[in-house]
Amino acid sequence: METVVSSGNTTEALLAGTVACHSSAELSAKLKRGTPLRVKFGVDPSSPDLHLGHAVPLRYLRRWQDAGHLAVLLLGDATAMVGDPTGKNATRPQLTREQVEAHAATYLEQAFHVLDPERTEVVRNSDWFDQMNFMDAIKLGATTTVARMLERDTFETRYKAGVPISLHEFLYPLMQARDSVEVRADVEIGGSDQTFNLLAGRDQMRDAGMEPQICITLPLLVGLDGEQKMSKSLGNAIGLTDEPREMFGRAMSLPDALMPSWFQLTTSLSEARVAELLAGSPREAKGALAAEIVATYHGEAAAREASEEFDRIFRDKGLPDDIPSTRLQAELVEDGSVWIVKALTSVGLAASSGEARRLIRSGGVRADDEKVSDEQARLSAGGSYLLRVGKRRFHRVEVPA
RNA sequence: GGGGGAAUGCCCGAGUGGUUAAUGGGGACGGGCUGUAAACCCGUUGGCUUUGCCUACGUAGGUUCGAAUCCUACUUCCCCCA
Repeated sequence: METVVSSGNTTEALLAGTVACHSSAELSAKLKRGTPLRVKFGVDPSSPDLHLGHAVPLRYLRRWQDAGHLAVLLLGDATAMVGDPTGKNATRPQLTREQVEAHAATYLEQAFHVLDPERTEVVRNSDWFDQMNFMDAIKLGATTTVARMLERDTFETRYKAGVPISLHEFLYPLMQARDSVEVRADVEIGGSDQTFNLLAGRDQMRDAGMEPQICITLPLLVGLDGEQKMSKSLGNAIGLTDEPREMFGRAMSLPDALMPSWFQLTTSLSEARVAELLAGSPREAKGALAAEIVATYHGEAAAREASEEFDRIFRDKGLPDDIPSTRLQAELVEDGSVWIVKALTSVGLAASSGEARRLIRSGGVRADDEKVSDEQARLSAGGSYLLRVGKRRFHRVEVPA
């Protein structure tokens, strides 16, 4: 059997920066055997894109790969249809099989920006859950108790607040635990909020007569709001497929206080380099952070470009490279001109004409760099105008003659 | 199976017959300051052909000059008892 020979293959190296490990003694014992371990990480394809928060465990998984181990990337296409109740205060909407399939495909592509495909085994949990019948599900349910489930903070809070908890949500941790049995995991990693689910895996493996998996939890990446765990639904996330400029810009809006943890969790910069950056100008440090992030997913060149454009727009008050341009519909032209409110709504700079009026009233609209103060302003036919809403939304419109 | 409660704008949550597009908070957006950070200040936050009109307080009806507020049915959720 293949043996592992790597400088990073020590308990200390593999646990650096983690939150907890159950248990490190067992981990040391497993590592001593010298054979590659199966390290499981599961993602539910419940939304179309992965974000930087997902990338934290992926990066950590890469560390294991580099130390000579095998990543078992589990696509929870069956569990995605239940929805992980962790941290949720409401039942998730159930997804269709088609939605889940579509998401799964994009997930893999995104995950391999970080993972080494040579040392990754991809599995889907529908492979075994589709085979299970109702009686199997009942057996699974018999492995735990309601009291135990209600111990979980997320359920307890909801229950006490009178927020409904659907029965199937109790099944989620059991399914995730079952996955560990199916993939014969040696180690499972996850965010620190996953502790309950990970430990459930140990129980199920023990019940199945297997050596229980080691559970390692990682720090959660706090989102751009500076308060909550990064999550797409909270709007505080940076997607791995976001455009370089978008990614850079969003990263720059990160609260200063989060910089140390972001450097640690999202970049590979050395501790010394990070310390040096943090000691300097916060603006420069954040620029370096943003550039590192963009470079990881889009390459050095894109990072440089995004950084330059950012400076041009926000420091030098210039214009972005790509300004969307629209030729307005001829129907909007009346008496040789177009009402600016119509122009704003038709290109999406305002959601409604009421909003467009409000934006004008509050001084947030510019046409060719001139502040528009009259709600009744009109754009002449045959002209081309650069409309700007707020500081960062631009759109060029051409008014047909 | 029986009994009791609840449903309000993006979210939470006041409002129990009459200046009500509906107190307050959060979020979001715009402006100021700035480093597109934080903090702070100001403004906005249903739609439209905007001095006005229309649509809104779970759904459908009803009472009334007038309803988010009262009545009936329905839907959904919560709690208690069994």
